[in-house]
Amino acid sequence: MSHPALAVTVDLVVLTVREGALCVLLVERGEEPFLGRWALPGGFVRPDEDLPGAAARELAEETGLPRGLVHLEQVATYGAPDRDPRQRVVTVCYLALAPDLPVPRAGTDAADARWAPVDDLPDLAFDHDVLLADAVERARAKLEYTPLATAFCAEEFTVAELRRVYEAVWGTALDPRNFHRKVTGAAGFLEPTGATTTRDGGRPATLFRRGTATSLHPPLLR
Amino acid sequence: MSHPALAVTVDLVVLTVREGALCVLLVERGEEPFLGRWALPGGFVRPDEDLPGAAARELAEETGLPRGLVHLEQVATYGAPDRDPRQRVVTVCYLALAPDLPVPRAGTDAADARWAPVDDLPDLAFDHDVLLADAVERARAKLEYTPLATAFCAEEFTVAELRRVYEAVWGTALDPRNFHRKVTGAAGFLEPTGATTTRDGGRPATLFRRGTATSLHPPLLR
DNA sequence: CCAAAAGTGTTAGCCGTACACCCATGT
DNA sequence: ACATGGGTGTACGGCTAACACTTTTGG
Repeated sequence: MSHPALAVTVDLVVLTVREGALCVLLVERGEEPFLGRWALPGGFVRPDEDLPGAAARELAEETGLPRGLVHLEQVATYGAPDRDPRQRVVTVCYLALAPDLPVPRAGTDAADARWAPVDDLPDLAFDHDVLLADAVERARAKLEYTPLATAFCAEEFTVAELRRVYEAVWGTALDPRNFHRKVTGAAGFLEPTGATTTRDGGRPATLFRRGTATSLHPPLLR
Repeated sequence: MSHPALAVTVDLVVLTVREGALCVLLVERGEEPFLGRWALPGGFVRPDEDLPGAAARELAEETGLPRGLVHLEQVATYGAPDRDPRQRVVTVCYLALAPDLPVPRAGTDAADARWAPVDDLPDLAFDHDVLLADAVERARAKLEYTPLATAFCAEEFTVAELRRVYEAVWGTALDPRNFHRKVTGAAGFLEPTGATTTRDGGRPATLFRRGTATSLHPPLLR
């Protein structure tokens, strides 16, 4: 049985919320093609690893983060014959959601790395603008009916911090009072730690951990 | 730059509604491994075609259907190192929704082909049970908030025929009167042709074509 | 005391569900 | 006439958006 062999890569859309804005991790390419252009981090899938494993490895290499702390999910696969000028490359794109991280260091084959607000992006290499748009839309949709927003927060967080995540990702203002009622009322979304904090000013806010629910009933609507 | 080369295939989950049941197109394998077992149709991506093109080609080969009539969308990609015992294969899975079709002919490398109800499946080759489950869940979810159910219908259809699609895919009974109000009230979902039919018996039913909307407001809920 | 943010109560309107009812056809 | 399914009207209950109001801190 004969067949064509193709290069398979994993690219990452790593999102975080910084200073009220949804940001994506970009690396500056250190080699041709697109030398000097910003791109999504990624790399080839190795013969002995599966796809989620390759994504987790790339993520660890780029962010230095332990694997367990970041939500990672497959978004889509892109394989147009001309999307890489050198050779046929099929890319599986993964979405990662991370809490606010220090500015990343440059990886091995990247000249530089930075967080870029998704509303103010440079020109990206390859078809990475499409990968990014698809992944961001996935993230926006998932906040509605899953507890995924907690992946942007530290381990313990307040309802207001969670609300600012939603506002940053969706780009809309939410009523703090109704938001509070909704998220605390959704079974399994949030679990109070018992502690409080005044780091947001005003009356002390209860601290929460993410709960065990995997979907939200009822969903939050944009 | 060196990299490992992998085989990339496209597999298809072709769904239709037959006699009130959601059915999937299966082919009987004509070669090892899994000789004689039922599997999803699929094949290798050729060097000159993109992923949707490969999926459309496979679909045409298996069903003989013109490409325009069938909804086709990517679901997910599977690449565990041991999912094919012969070699490393990465498979991009596509979901196709088709109106009721004649029983398919066997393809070139398939011994046989048939429609199998998704609730009464044989053991499948490879990890195709997972691919199928993921694709069916995608289809079920998409009926809620997109007009995709029309892809299971002929070009002209009645509200009752559309309702039977929803009931078959979701496996639930729906109130015919509220369903009628909802779908006819959703802007852009349905477009009356002006004609009527009595093929369902009783009072003549208005015939509709699919409208131009790509999402449903408000969504239909399971 | 005042500002600020957390959290609760209340109300009006919307929407979904259930179901009574009428309509237009074939037999 | 009657059975069959198409299609409309309506009332009740739950949910949501809007916002007044109380609580608890820091300065």
